[in-house]
Amino acid sequence: MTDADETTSGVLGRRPMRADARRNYEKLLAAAREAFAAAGMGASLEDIARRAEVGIGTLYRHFPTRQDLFEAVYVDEVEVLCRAADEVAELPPWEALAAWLRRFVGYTATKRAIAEALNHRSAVFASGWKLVSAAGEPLLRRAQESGEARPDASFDDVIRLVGGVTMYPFADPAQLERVLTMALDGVRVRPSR
Amino acid sequence: MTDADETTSGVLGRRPMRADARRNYEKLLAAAREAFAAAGMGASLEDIARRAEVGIGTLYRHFPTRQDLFEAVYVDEVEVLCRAADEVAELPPWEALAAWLRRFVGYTATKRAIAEALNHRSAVFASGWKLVSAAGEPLLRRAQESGEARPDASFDDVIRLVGGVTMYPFADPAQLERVLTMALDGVRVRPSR
DNA sequence: TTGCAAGCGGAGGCGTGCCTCCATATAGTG
DNA sequence: CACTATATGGAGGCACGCCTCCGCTTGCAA
Repeated sequence: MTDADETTSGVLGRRPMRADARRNYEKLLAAAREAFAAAGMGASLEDIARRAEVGIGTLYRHFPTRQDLFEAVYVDEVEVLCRAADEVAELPPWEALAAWLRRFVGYTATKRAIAEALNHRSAVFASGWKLVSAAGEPLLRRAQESGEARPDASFDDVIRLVGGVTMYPFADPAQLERVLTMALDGVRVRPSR
Repeated sequence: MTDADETTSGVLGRRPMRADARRNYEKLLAAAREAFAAAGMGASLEDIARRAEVGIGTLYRHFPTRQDLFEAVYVDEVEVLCRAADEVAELPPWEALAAWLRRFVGYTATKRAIAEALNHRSAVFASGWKLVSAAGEPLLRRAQESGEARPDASFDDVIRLVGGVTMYPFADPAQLERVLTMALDGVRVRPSR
């Protein structure tokens, strides 16, 4: 709300959080990650508080709205996803894209956020998407320039294809692998004929 | 549940529904179809009754449980889907499969049912899936035998790929088309190399 | 050790959805 | 037209999730 946001660590020299507060903050984040992954954006906040073993009041102290909590989980994932883009940078073009997309499927909140961003306008969702795009789009472009990814696919298309597929719960990991392979093949250019 | 099911029309000679009852039954079904498509299996029943312009009591008279209502919508879709399989039967193998899958993406309840069937065991879901499989699998097999669909894909794999992609809301129909094309290309065999 | 700002937790008020029950209304029959 | 089996609808009890508020606890600086 105000510009005096104290949720960041002491890095900025602002008054740092008390030790117990920071501990609870982390516990809430972890519980929220699980709950959102399992039940979507509508997960019960009281349930999250219970899982984190803190009172409901503490949850609200740290995250005044559901959106705040979800966004906190989301920005965490965005950061990891951006770092992952660097890590695959040295692979050959297609392998780099494929490896990154395979990571992407694990980040549930990110996928949900993309789905919900259409309805719930949110500055955080928008800037998160900008960051993910900035990280992933060059990988796609590189694969397109090397002639391996189909040139008519936008980054957004690819994310929807790969992300959508993996929204279903998969009981059998082998099946997930098969389906994911098909999806990636859909992104690849069809060699000659 | 019991064998004395009165929800069917008078075809079987059983005591037919009163005219007003049948009218309300249809209105509820239509409202439920919309609501489930928009909000998923968890749509509010009171909201469905409101949309159908009937009292909540009437909803419960016709559909004692949420599951009953959802299943009614679902079996409707399953029937249409099965008929659709016949309609495409004369097309060449690949075109038949593709055409049928393109229809499939419109049947929201069916897709949701597949997703939820893993959790909510239900005889109706199971038998519905059997029917859809019986209708769609031959199309896949035919496309595989003609060498156009990849031989290692199961029917279940294909449904998850195509169905999953289209679980996202798409604002732009052209994008849906692009992504769907990619998904279908993932199902096709990669020609030579 | 002490003082107190920072933090905690959960009771409680509110809203909403679920489902039951039954007084009332009406379609269809003779 | 009159009668009754069939159907209607919504009030009300219950459960649960949201969020606020405030008396109690605790980390930590001096």
